[in-house]
Amino acid sequence: MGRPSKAAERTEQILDAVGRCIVRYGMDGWTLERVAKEADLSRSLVRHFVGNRDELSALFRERILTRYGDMLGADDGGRPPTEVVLEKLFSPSANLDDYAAIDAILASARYQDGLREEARDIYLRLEAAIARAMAHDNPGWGAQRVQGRAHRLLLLAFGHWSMTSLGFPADRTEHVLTAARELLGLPQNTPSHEEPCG
Amino acid sequence: MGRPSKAAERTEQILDAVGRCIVRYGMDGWTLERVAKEADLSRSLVRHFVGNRDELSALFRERILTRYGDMLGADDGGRPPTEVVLEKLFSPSANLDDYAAIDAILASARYQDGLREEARDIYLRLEAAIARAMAHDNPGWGAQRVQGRAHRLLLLAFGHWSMTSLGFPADRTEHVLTAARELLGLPQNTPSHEEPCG
DNA sequence: CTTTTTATTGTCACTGATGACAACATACGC
DNA sequence: GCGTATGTTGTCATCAGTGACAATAAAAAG
Repeated sequence: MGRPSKAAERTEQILDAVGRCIVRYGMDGWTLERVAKEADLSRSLVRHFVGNRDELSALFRERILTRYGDMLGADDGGRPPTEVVLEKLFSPSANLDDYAAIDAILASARYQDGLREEARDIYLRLEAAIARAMAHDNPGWGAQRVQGRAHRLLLLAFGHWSMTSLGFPADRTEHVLTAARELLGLPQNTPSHEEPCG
Repeated sequence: MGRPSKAAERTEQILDAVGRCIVRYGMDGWTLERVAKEADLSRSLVRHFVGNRDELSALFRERILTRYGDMLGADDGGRPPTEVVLEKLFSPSANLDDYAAIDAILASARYQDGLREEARDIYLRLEAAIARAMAHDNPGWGAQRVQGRAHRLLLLAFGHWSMTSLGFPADRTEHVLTAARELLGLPQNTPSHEEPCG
């Protein structure tokens, strides 16, 4: 009985708008009013469906975590996991907005005590997924070595996206990709005059 | 004649407070009121000496740029420039707050159009300084190779500081340092069971 | 002591964002 | 048509941050 609920649909609509606003205004700059405008709803409606700002923020982080926390570990047919990782971390076709949002969360975690554990969790899950893929495709590598490489790959990827979003020329991308393939133990595509591990 | 000016002293006092506030509250979270409290002045005084928020922000960025823009290229006795770079980029004794502030500026530049060019400038100056040091200590390396390595070293350093400030355990630091030494063409200190370039 | 320059304090209106809540509208089962 | 649960709109007080400016206090020169 009663009117049918639009909660699920509206919540999705709102959370998508939050993502876009975070990318556009940063983790501190997004507001309920901007989200409402972006979602084409009134602020009252936003509040009605997702509660106050803190609750909405938590909801968004939770969603992006479940959506992308295990992303890197997802099975992709019979392809080598490391190739999948490389593509998902560096391919421009990847969901840019989600990466930017994760980046914003990590950045703001630096000065928001409550977020720090959450950010650490995100990071560790990503690193673990990468490490799994590496260990699978390079059975000879020890755990120590795999973790170190996974860590460095993640630093490389995050730094790369940060710089890319700042509008740097793309000519540095190739060096980064070469290094990434090397870290993952993948063969280089184009024989470069630069030695692989440099 | 007239009362002696405290402008220089007060401006320093205020800019220091801005730095601490940026580290504590982020590039969006610092306010004139917080700066005033941190500097132990009234907000009116802050406004009196440094103008409005935008002007203060620009002043701070300008100062940190001139203070640290050429930092990596500074001469340090007869030591190899690459060693100096390594130390300044990764040594915990380096001015942490200034790195955190630069990091905050770069992070907020992502969604603030006006800041993007400035951030790019900061980045390019740092990269150029690193590249100079590398080329000096490794005369055989070509320009292409040096730039790629400088870029990767900077990504590594920024990512490393980001993660460190999130409170990660220090056990990943060693892998990062090993990679940094390798990128710079420096010999490894401790013979590790991990091959240098992995 | 007076003038002049600057420091310092205090107050005002304005804006953007928020939380709370009342009021109205709509769709479904019966 | 009626009851009911939900969607939807609108309004209110409040709060933090800001910019502008008036008013007062202090220190130097003459």
